Amino acid sequence: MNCITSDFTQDVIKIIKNIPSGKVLTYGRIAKLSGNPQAARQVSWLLHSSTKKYNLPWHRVINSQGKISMKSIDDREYQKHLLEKEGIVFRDNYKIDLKKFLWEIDSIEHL
DNA sequence: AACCTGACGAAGA
DNA sequence: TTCTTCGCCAGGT
Repeated sequence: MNCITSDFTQDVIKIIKNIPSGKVLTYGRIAKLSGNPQAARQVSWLLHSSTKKYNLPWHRVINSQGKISMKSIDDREYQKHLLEKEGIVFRDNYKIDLKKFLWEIDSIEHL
């Protein structure tokens, strides 16, 4: 029932595609759900490279601190805008309340 | 095959 | 609480 690395990619894609509007997920969380708890970096990398192909809601994926740590200011503004449009509230400095907006999911069995 | 890179995470200072 | 350091995995060069 474990997922090997070849399925890791597919699981990550699947999870991200299923994130409901108004909710977010962290990289580490996705990695864990995909059966690879320590591949958070891979998730970000993967998300970045697959967004165009699969039309993923990349903006619903943030880091574990509830922040958007993108390099470009424009991209951060854009992501913030997209999330606010879905009802997510930002506190100071692009930080959101994970306890309120984190998508609660323990397994991807039903996806 | 070897080395580099990345929209990260956890732990320590 | 913020910043730094180190560790992680897979794809790119």
